[in-house]
Amino acid sequence: MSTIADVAARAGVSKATASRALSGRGYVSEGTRARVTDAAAELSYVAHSSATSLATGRTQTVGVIMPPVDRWFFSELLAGIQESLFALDYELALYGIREGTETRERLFDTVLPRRRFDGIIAVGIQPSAQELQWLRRSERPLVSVGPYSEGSSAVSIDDVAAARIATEHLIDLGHTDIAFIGGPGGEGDLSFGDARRVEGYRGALEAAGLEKHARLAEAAPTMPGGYAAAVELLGDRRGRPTAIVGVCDEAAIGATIAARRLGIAVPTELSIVGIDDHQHAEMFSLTTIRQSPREQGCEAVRLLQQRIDDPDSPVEHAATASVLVVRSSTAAPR
Amino acid sequence: MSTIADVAARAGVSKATASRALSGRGYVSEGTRARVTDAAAELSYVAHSSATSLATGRTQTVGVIMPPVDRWFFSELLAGIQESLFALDYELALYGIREGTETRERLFDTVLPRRRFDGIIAVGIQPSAQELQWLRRSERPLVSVGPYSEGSSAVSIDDVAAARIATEHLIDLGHTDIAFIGGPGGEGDLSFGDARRVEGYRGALEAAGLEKHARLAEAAPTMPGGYAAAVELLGDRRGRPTAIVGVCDEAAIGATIAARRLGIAVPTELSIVGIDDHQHAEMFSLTTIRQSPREQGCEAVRLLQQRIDDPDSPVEHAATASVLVVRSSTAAPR
DNA sequence: TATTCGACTGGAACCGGTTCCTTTCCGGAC
DNA sequence: GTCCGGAAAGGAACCGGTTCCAGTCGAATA
Repeated sequence: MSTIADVAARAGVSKATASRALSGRGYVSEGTRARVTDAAAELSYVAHSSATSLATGRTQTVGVIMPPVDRWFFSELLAGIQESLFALDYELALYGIREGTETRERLFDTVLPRRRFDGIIAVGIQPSAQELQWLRRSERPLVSVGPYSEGSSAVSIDDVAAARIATEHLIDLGHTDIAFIGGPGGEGDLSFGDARRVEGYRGALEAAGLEKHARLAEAAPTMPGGYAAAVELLGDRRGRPTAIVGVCDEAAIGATIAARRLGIAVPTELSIVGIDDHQHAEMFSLTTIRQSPREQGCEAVRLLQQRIDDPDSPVEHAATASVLVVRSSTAAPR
Repeated sequence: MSTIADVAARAGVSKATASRALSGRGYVSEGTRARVTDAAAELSYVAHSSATSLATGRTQTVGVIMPPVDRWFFSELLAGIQESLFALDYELALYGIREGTETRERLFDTVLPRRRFDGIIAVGIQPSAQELQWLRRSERPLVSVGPYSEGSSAVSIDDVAAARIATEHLIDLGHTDIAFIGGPGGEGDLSFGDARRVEGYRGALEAAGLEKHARLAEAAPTMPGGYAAAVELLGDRRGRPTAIVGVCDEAAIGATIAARRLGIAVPTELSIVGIDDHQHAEMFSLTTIRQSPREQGCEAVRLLQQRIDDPDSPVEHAATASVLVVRSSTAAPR
């Protein structure tokens, strides 16, 4: 593989001039520039990234710390981040975060300080004080997706509002006995937004004077989780709610499947609302609150790039809007 | 942030000695080593990765080229790759591959030659001749997951065998009218294994003298895809098959849901087999062929590391075994 | 005509590590 | 007492870029 010295030699100029010609910075005559770019093309020269990083202090890489991508939200988010970074010609270094503090500690203690990236996007992580300090020590901007942390930009949906809108939709239809599937007890750290969704659900009930009817069925935010919780919830024929709010579409879909198995007609006997607008929501005709994790990923990249280019730019919190998408899993109670 | 020169100064030795002491290569007295490591700890020194890469020619990074992770197989595979790389202290640079040749071309032409990584794992990609040449020019070992390509290691499941075993299971139960959901027409390039699964299905039928009964319902390898194909397939009450092989569990689950909606009892009226052992398979009591993408990811990393450490080590093709997992979606026909 | 200024270019330092080569020192073999 | 060899450590080159600084040259200005 050829170096910039080879290019310079072939073009009959110095390394310095070749570098200027290729980067476009500084004075280079038109003729020289052409000779250099020609030489580079002939040698199919590509700059060595480590050398460039060492010289400039910029790596053109963004580190992304993320839970396992086996949930729709995270895989979509990653897709958005990936697309935006590729468009900006940044590389993406992916770091998994799992339970098990020793790996998490090694990540923050050893891996992240290597200055491999110009900025970090942290997804669904509430860093501890210690971890936050490590992140700061690396002196790289941080954008978090999900939980806010002071001094860094963040993007998230308004979880409270999303759950409130979902619940209000059911109240507007005339429901009074509305259960919520997927409260706490789910996944600990990762379900950062789930608690706020419960809050939104409770808020809507209170506003309608229905707070006494609040019913929480704990469940993991997954299809099997929602299924199991719904089986439990709907098993008792008499105490059955007339409507369900799922903490996310996966849980709501699980509940839909459970209802079908139990012979409960949706929406005539039971209304179900989800939150997400998952790719499978349409197949189940699920009424839901749309959020676009893909766009959130793009937004996170935008905020990060802004802070990379100008570290003094103000910290921003972008909260994306929630839209109700009505399909046919909800109706007035009988 | 401190450099190795700072560490050396604090320990009262030269840069060279400090480097040797920290890396463990070359002669360093026990006392000196201790002084250096102490100094490094006090300054919380971490080597600058670009500098190390430039000096050694190794980046401690592996590039992973992968389709969108919104399918279970890919997200599990990525998790396996991630885990293994983290354990080996390698970084993971993720590159998405999407339809649209211009991004794909930029990836192969510009991004990959920057020598950012010591090796590449390519998932579900059949590189063109041109692309293969670019990859070779980078002189980095390549391991592919899925399709084989000459001169590089590969891991995959034996797709033909998996589909054959699934089909034979149904034949053994006494089924003769067995349809296959999810043939071609799915996703083009990405469904590299799907064609071989169709092959395995046909092979099993032929071996049993049932080749005339072969029936292919084209479908995307997704839950909605399987659902739609099954609705079509099962709509005609008389011509209905007694058993279905799904190209993957997602498709099989879609078919299961379709059957339930149509009031067709599984397994008494219809048997369904999938391939994957998806995380949701248990919830649907789906009989399936287990493959572990996570393990395939680990295996890919193992093969790659071997070739990074010794470029002359032989090329290997690892095909993982397929195991039939019988749940209760299959039974003898009535 | 002397001076100034801006365009253009090259030499050399620098980024932060690793490693080759050399020197010093010391103990054991002759 | 000399020679040899291995351990220990430092100086300097090197990886492949970028950028500062100094110098040349031609045109414009005083």
